[in-house]
Amino acid sequence: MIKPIPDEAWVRKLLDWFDAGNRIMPWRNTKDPYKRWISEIMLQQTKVETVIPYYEKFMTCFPNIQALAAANEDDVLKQWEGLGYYSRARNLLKAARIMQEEHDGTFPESEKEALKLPGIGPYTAAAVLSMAYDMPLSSVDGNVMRVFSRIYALKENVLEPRAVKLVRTKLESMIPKDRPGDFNESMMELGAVVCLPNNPRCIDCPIQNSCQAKKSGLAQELPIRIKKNNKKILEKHVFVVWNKKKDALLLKRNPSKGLLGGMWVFPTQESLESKQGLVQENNKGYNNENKESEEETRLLTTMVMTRKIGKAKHIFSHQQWNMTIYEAEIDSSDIMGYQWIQLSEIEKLAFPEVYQKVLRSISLDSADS
DNA sequence: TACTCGTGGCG
DNA sequence: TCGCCAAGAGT
Repeated sequence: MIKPIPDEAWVRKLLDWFDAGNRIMPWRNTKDPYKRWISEIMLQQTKVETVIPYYEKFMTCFPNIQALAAANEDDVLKQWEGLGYYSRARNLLKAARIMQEEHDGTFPESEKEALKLPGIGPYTAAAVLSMAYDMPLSSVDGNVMRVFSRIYALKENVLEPRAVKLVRTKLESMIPKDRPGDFNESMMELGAVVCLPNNPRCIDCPIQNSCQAKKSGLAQELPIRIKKNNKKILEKHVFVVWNKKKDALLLKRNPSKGLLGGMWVFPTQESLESKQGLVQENNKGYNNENKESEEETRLLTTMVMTRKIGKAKHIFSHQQWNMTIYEAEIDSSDIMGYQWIQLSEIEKLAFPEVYQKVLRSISLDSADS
């Protein structure tokens, strides 16, 4: 349970601190729900400094709901390239089209309706509605959970959904009705620049006198985060298949759901095998220099002139890819699901960071030779 | 509920 | 180098 509130005056002190000076962001000091919405989606699990250039570019391309709703998914994904969590971009487009068709081209003005939109959950709905429409809703993110945990010395595991609900209910009971959006932003600002995860700067904290954690020397120990980590380590074999005659690479676009959905990717061992090696002419020109593993040898039967050109590692949230990169030519014109993409067209396509690395390694090699 | 979904920075 | 973390949501 939450301990009795030591001093609810901390709410006003926090707002005063926020008013006295906060970081400049292009979406701050506006109540435009579109700008608030786009920025909140981009900020999900993403640092402010990373978001700012993406936000500026996105606003230039898609300045309002109408422009976004009319856009192609490929163009939206291209703008999102490198930001990660690509379902955010696809859901953004879906939601814009729903707003256009069912909400007169505006962001809905009720929490219930906002929560129906793809990509908008409890946090984002509360953030946009409080900042754009002054609705007294608390947007609870990682910063807020940390700040709250310390102020009240909360002993709940903040990774549990019930802890988030607990905090949200408590904060909404005391949210200043005149400035709900500023209060939400000030909590996050405090978490981002003062109440840091490691080595919190309690000396600089405007509400240190109201903080239970500081009083009991627990600031560094809170919040409590108990998580089980099941990161899987996968060995990937990535093929750079280059058709010199066409001056093209063999690539495919992922289906929209799942890992790297909608993004352009290189052939890998398992993606080829899932097609059951749909190469028309197998067992031809098989280069047996590389037969370190049986899986590799099996795949190589579909390739000719295959050679190892490097290694790379990429760490996702729950996976680690240890990649071996091969250069290959293929003795067949077509592989189901894959397309030959001319080199001049590649820069127009959206690739995830993991394959941007591969692309860069290729251009380095060709520059050397 | 538990798992999935990217990327970059930091100690 | 490695694990952790950061303005969450979908399934």
